[in-house]
Amino acid sequence: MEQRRADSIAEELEELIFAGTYRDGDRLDEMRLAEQFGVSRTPLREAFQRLALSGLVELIPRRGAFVRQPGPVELMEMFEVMAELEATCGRLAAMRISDAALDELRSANANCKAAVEVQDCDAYYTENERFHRIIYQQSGNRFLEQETAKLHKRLKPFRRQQLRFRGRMAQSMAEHEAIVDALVQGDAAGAGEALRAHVAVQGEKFHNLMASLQSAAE
Amino acid sequence: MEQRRADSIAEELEELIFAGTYRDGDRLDEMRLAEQFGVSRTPLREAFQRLALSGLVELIPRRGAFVRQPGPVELMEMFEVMAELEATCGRLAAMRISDAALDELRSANANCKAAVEVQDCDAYYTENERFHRIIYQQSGNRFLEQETAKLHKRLKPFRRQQLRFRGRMAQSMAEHEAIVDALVQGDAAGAGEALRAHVAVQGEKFHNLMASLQSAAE
DNA sequence: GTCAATCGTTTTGTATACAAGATAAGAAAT
DNA sequence: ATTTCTTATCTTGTATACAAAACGATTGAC
Repeated sequence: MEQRRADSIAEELEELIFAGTYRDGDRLDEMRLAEQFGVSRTPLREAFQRLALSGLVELIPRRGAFVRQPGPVELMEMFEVMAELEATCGRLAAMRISDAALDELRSANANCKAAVEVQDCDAYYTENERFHRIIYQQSGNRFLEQETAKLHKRLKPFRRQQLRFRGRMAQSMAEHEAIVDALVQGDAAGAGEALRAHVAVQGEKFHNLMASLQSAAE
Repeated sequence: MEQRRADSIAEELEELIFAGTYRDGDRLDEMRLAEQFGVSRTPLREAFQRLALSGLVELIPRRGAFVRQPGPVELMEMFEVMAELEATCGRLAAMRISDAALDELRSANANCKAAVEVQDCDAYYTENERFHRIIYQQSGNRFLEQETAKLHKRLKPFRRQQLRFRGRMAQSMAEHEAIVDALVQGDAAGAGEALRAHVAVQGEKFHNLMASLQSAAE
């Protein structure tokens, strides 16, 4: 983007927000954070703008920057859109994917399988990420690739929790196989549907999690 | 967003970029524009950040802000994504749309029809905008609505040219009728397909335009 | 004559200072 | 006692000043 300072600050703040350090509605104090990062207010304000761009904070005129954590409803909505974008990537990729990329997918999938066997969530997550990114790229639509990757990144912290559900990794794995099969056969509709379902189930799982948290709170 | 100054400047610059005042790659001179708008560099820089967020300018560190006009390829890509998003809105809206919203759609469509008869592109455009926005809203997914509206806005200047093609308004009109029919019947797949085609044809028309411009240049 | 290096100018990035609006607290009036 | 108005403080928005980096031009060397 622009300068080094504001950029790294934006990233650090992003991490903090993702990590849940700030709650929804928390105000980000310019002066306090400026002191904390050892910079003036100027680069901090630029960082705020970036975060506002990705929807992580809301900038209210004359009031300040407020952390904007998506609620359950918004998260479900985001997963719904994510499912569509991924489905589109899959449909296009089925027609355009290269043999080299197919090999890459198989490799990522093999690594996933290994991670499932030793129940290594982190390793699974990394390879899963690679798997999906390849499909975005192979859609042959750079704009779609970027938009999908953007939303993927934003949903990252919520997707990560999914894998800790019992049996989710194995299920996810099976879905990956189905996706690759459809892509190999150039089955556009099938690949799209497989990806849509693969992502949509995450939204549903999340919904379940929310529901269980809510009932536990009662 | 944040303050009034930077916001209005961002909008004005956006208009200027949309209007084609700046070519792709043009550098936006901070000091010159600051003087022109009668403000200091600070709010201008904030405006640049906003424009970078929507992809209209690229901020290169230590170099400045450069106008980023999408080329033919990127435009086609954007229309392709737009078609998918609209199709998704339509599919969801088919299940969730209210009777009041259906009436609104019919009203917008009637106004469109009137505009076609007097060949009033601007009036058609305004009502067309309303038509689509209603569908976004009726998807019942606020996040989807916002993202779709964002891309819609970004494609606005390019879509507008479409209507001047001979017969495009009438064709567009017929497509609108088909969309409303599908929504009335609650035909999710039909509504999705109708919208996808309705938007995709714009991308193709644009492609034709580009091709004709290119061959004219030879 | 051409290429490279250095110096100067221009422009971006950051800090600080100032102004204006917002919030909150206290005082006065009902 | 409660409510409202006023005032004081705090925070944001904007301007200016300063530092550092990039670009260009000129000069020197090969």
